Amino acid sequence: MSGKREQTKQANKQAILDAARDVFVKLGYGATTVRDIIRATDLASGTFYNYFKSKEEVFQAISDENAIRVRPRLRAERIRARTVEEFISGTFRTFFDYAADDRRTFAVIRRNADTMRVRMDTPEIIAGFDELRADLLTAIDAGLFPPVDADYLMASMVGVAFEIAEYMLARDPIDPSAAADFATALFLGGLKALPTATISREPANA
Amino acid sequence: MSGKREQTKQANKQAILDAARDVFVKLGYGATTVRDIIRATDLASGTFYNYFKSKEEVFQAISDENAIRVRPRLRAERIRARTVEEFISGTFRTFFDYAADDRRTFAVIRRNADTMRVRMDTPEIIAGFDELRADLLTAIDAGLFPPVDADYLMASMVGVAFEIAEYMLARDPIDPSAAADFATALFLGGLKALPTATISREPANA
DNA sequence: GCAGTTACGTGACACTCCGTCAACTTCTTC
DNA sequence: GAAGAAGTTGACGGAGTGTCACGTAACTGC
Repeated sequence: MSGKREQTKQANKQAILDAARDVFVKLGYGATTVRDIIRATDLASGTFYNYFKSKEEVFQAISDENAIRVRPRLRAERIRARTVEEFISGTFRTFFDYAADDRRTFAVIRRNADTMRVRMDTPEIIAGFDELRADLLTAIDAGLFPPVDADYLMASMVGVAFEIAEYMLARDPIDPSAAADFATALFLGGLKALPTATISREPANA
Repeated sequence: MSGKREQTKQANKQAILDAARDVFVKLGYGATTVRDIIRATDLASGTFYNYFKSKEEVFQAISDENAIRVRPRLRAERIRARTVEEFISGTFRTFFDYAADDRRTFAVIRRNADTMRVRMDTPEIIAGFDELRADLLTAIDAGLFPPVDADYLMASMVGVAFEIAEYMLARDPIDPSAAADFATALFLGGLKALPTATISREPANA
């Protein structure tokens, strides 16, 4: 079931994604055009549109690839967790390790014009947020966490993770452990002080 | 010193900014073109370029307007603070109140294509981060805060503020106080647990 | 107030990018 | 190996970009 047709299709798609990654890093997301991307392959302009609708969709595909790579790891950490400490430190440690590891792609997500930082959350990434939220609710039900506002707690963890990652990557040497320790301590200490609330089970839509 | 020349110049610039705000909200940042913006005014296309280099620069101007409006308030809160609690709760309360108040413009900053969230940090906004960092260092020197990693603490506060704001604005009713209470409790509790560190005085560049 | 000067608004222009599509090439199927 | 399906190609109409020579209206000094 993998004839030559299927093979070139895979190859072309990958070629576009690879080229796009390079070009995004080189020119920044805003400045790159669909033409820039295909010019970096040996394909014709029309071919691009057999695979993606726009440069935005390529960007999404790249981001989502990453999200799909980390999400299961994060999930596994949280499911394995038997204590609050494990839940939180496992999550942050995994995230920061990944960011340090794959910081080239992480840079693709972030980098733009010199004076502006951009962060985009693609559907897969947002799904990751919902997953964290769901796991927090489960942990609350299990009595692992106090009954705090799960949306806000999820939002806080997400915000801290992405923002600290940024500064972590700017340091030399890059130290994911230190970053994870910081974030973990913040939330472990904070959790004890957080107001408890009635819990909503509806999905969070921001 | 305010002849007719100067007046129309002010008026034109404001007309472009106002139109841009509307169009960004209506079409999303990515989809709007410079032409869309000037079409929403009664100016000619060439005139746009007498005032701004590109739609990106207009966007920056809009974001910066906001930053310039909140920054002094945040600063005042932090300088007035005599306790950690005042420092932190004052900062968050002011920020969330502003976000709730001016959520139309806040939406301009955030909204993009349906499935993607975007956050851009313009120079003025980033300057606001540096200001927070500086105030944290001052507070540490004054013995108000324990000697924690100021970059990471700043990053955490920024991340939590923006991320919670997003979810706060999605709720009905919008309750900035509750959001501020949550964030404040998180950091007050967290601060006690945070690892203490030697402090770097170099500016943070992420 | 009037000529000279400067500032700025205007829209046409040359250029680039976009997304599409008819023609062509290559693989697959029978 | 012929017929059909699948996929690639680049040229094309449409739209956006930034610029510039021109015209007009506001300032300046007399």
